[in-house]
Amino acid sequence: MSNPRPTLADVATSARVSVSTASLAFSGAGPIAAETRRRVLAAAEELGYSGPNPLGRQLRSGRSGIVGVIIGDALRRSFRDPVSVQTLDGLVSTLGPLGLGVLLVPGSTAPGTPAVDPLVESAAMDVAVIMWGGTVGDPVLAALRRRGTPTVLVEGAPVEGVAAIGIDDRAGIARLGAHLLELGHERIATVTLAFSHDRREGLADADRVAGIAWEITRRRLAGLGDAGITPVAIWETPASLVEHGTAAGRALLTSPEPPTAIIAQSDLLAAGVVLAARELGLRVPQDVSVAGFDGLDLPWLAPDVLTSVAQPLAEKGAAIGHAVEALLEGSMPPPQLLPVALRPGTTTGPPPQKRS
Amino acid sequence: MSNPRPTLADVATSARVSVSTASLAFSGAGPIAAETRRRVLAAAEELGYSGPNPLGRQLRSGRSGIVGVIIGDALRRSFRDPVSVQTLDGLVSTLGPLGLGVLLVPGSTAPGTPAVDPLVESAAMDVAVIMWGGTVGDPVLAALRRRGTPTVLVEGAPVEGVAAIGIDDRAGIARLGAHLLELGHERIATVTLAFSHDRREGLADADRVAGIAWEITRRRLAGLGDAGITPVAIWETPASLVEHGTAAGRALLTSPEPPTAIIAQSDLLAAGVVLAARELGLRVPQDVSVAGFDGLDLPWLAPDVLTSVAQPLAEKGAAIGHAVEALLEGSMPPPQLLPVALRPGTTTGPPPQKRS
DNA sequence: GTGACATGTCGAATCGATTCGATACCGAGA
DNA sequence: TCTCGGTATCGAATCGATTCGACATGTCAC
Repeated sequence: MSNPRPTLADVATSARVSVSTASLAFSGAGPIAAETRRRVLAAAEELGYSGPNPLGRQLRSGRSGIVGVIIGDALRRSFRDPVSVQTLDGLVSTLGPLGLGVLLVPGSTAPGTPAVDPLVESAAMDVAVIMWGGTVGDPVLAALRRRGTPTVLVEGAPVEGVAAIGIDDRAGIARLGAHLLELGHERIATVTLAFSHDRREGLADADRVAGIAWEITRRRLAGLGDAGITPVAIWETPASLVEHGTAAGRALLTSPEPPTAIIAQSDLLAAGVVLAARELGLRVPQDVSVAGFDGLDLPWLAPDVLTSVAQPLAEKGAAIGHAVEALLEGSMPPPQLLPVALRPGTTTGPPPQKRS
Repeated sequence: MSNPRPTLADVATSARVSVSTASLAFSGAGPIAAETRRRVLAAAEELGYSGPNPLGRQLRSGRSGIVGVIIGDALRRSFRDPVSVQTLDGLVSTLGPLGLGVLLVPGSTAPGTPAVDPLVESAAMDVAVIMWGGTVGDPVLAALRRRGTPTVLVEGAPVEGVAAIGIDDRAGIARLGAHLLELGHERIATVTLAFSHDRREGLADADRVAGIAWEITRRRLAGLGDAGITPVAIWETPASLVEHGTAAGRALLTSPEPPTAIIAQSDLLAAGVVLAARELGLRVPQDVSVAGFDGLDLPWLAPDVLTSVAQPLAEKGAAIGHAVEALLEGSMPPPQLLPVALRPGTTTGPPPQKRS
């Protein structure tokens, strides 16, 4: 019954043609008589042959048709962030029509370890995409370079020989900062993304800030400086999740001299801050202004609508896809910095009047 | 400079051994002198050879080491649901140590179309996992069977020759229903997952209910019947997302004779209903009880804590992983139905007193 | 009738590894 | 000295397809 799966050779024999002719019948590359083709396909049908084995084809062409996407550590963590998901969705949508598949590759095996997931070393992939910019001296990037896998680095520090796609978050944060300054805020705190793989949580001092390993965190912090803001407090979070924003909000808003405005480096964190404010009985924005980054649609935060900086997520995914395409064709795509836009919501307003 | 990537043959030549010996040096299968091995590795190092090309290895072994995960239509949609993400996380965690990678495969190209994504037909995968149970006569399943790809069907109707993993949601919903009946509710409405690929939204009549194509939706609805509940209204949603729950809640709670309790087939839908209730000025659970399904942790719904039926997501992912493992070893894993547990929260209580 | 050319088919090489059976070598035991 | 057993190495076949060059056939123009 279920013999070993038939091969092209079996089909060729059964159709009384050579393997090469049978191959032609399927690929359509090269001249072939309609009648012959029909016979081959009929034989295939009869034998239950369902098209050329991708493995054989891949070996010959040297291409696997697979794009490896390196997602930080736990999938669970990164995919709780709609930003990852929507970007990945844009990427998959672009890659699909090209016949390329997306292979999920965990980055490091254990968080904080320099050990790299074995898939990074051994999986068959034509191109790799590092989704979260990586840190300085990223071991994953090193492994990929050693293997000679063309790589797209998303939101990362520029590296020679690696394609770069990112958004202009630094300018976006600066614009957001300017907005708050215009409103009259003077005491502005910020809630950041993770500094490094150690993923600490809490207030960060100058030393700690100097040692930021994650490029994206560093850049967004720099944006504040560009706006001329020196945060009264910098709160570091382990990841871009609502609960970490809430923790940050609780701490910052109950401090002796609370800020009048809080800029979070992501919308989920900002949402968490808003929830903390509600919990503390503070009105947003009358008592405290909160702003985020990403421009997500968060219906469950109603009636509040976050002031945020919108980034084009689907376009980012598509841009990554095009960079992949270029790398596959052997050319190095130019670095790309997608524009962002300030999107005022209901969570920012003038600071409360000073009691005097 | 960057010559074509060196092959095992190049390394062998450079180390003055045969290809077979060189292969032994890398794979470790078979006897090899320590000194020879060292020489081969040194030669590899020198030539910049970074381990055997996976493509060649795969062809020989007939295995790609790839598990294709078929995610409904838009990635964007399925991954906004933490249920998908956490299950996938459990799966990846189980598969990783086995050296298996997860390839994301979109199901159908266009929603509602019988057309199947080309990757389903042509990608190299050793096993396929259909994450969302599929519908009756699923074209994806048909394509996989034609290819002879061993398949795991998650939350689906049993199919001969296909491994099945699921949770006991029918009993879970029944248990939830019993809980509400005990509290004294008589007018219970339900908000369901999608009926079929057409993804309609709104009240469903009997005809519509009879034509449910999605097994998971049908089963959860059947659970209500098991508890002896005939819903006063059945609201069909396009997907398990908060906004669809809100829409359902608005409609059901503003109807002439509103239900005193609403059972949603997922936590996100239930959360949406709670938000709708808040919006309408109704107190939960004093004015209306709301229950969900999944047992998610939804911090942003605070201060409410959903009454729900908890399903073991990570375990489900792991169970899928083990089923995959069994299929790879050539055996058919037994169907598995994971247990669920009622988890009372603050959103269910006795119905409001009838005004009379 | 013959050379030029297009069309259709085939044989063989190739992609890069793994693996089986054969061979060469060495020391130990009879 | 001869054989036996084990270790280390090698040659060649194999996995399943693609592709290039060769070859046979048929058509057309001169």
